[in-house]
Amino acid sequence: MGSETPVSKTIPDATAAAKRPIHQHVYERLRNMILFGDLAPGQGVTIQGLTTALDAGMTPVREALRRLISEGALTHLGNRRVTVPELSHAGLDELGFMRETLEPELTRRAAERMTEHHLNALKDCDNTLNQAIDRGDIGGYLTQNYRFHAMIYALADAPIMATTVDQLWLRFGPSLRVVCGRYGTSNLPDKHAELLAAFADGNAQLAGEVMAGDVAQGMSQIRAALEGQPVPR
Amino acid sequence: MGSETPVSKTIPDATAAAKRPIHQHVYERLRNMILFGDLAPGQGVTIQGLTTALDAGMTPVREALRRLISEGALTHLGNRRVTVPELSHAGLDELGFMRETLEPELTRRAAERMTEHHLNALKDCDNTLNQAIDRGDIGGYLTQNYRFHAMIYALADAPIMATTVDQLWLRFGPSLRVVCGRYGTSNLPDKHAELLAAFADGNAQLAGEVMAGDVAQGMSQIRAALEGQPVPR
DNA sequence: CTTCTTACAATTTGATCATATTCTGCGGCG
DNA sequence: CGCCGCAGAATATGATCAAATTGTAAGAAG
Repeated sequence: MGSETPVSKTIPDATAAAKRPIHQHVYERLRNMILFGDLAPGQGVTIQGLTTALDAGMTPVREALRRLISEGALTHLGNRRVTVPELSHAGLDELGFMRETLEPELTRRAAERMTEHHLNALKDCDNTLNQAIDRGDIGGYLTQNYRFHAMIYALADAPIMATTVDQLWLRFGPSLRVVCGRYGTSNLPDKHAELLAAFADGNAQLAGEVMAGDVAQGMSQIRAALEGQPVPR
Repeated sequence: MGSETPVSKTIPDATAAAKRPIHQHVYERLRNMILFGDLAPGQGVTIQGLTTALDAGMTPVREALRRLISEGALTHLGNRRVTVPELSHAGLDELGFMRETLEPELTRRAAERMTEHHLNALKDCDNTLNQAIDRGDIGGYLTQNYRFHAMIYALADAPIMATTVDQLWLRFGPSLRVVCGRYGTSNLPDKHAELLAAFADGNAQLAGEVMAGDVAQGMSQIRAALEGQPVPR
């Protein structure tokens, strides 16, 4: 009786969600920081800095960093410096070509698997996104915009392509923040409405073409912002 | 002034190549084992097994594994087991689409940067490859075939695309070995000769189309082998 | 006399290892 | 048939060693 002591062998964590290993938690946290512009291009990161900042051990941080580096989200430039890479003009061209071929294909596949339920979730996401734009909330815009695309690609049931595209987003994510910082959220057109219409019609081919347009539009926005301000060395 | 004494200060590398960190050495070693079929699809790997097999510490092995997993060369299936993934039919379709769009683009870019010197190196590689085929040397075939493509993609000066395609090769590499194991090296046609001719002509567009054909041919070989023997569970 | 260059030292950072802790899977016992 | 305990493997920690960057001081040149 007296054993009010929970002991129970595994009280995992009052805060729940502590079921994931630490290295993955660190990875996801860093990933979001890069993807949503909390880390600026050119900014350096150190292992020991992160161990203290995130209050984690050294090994999980090392593994997360190694993973991010292999995904291109960070670069191991030269000797001892790991930084968020600055996107070059050539790199932007590569990303443009890859996105404009891969993402339409994912969109077509998603269109063929689209259900009413998923479509409603997408509409909700787009509404939240537009509210963020109206509010001038850059962080909210970046988050919801990514979520909108991620939801579509998750539907495509094409894990290899989806993973690859995700890694592409990691490469231009930081620059997206720069774009918003320069132009604000007021001039950020997208083709999400057309896309939702195509999904509602079940027109996979059209959805793919619209997505191609959306991607092209986004990349040229980045290109314009990067040329206007040719990366402060 | 005349001090030809280099002051030593930085003896770059007496022993050569002994300068790389262990985790990268382990990574490259494992990568080759996967890419060239020393590890079969479905085969499981354990951390402790590798620490003894490669005589390395635990930390470097962990990092190499994590990196390979993030590149799709290994899968973290379920709880605590890491295996070489078996290629599904759907996965093969994805890989086919991606390779048939990405590799021709890389080939076109490479064609525009091709020099006499590089072309000769490619011809040498193809000769070595054909000798391996005649000899029935599966390992030699796999190695040289990869090297042939890798040389082209290195020329393309498109690091993001090249990295992505490299990761694709990691995913179907193990299956290539299976194909060869079933059919031998005698029936392994490729379009390398046509490709070299297009390079020699400086015809980038044609080179891209030939590469698309080469890729399609290779993927359908894998598909045939996989269907004939639907992956022994 | 001031300033630039160079060399040395100290601190910071990264890599590796040995070890402790926890979680999963399995086999025996009630 | 189900529960408990044991073994094995993976995760995570901290310490230790090596290397590099940075700061400082001294010397030479203008």
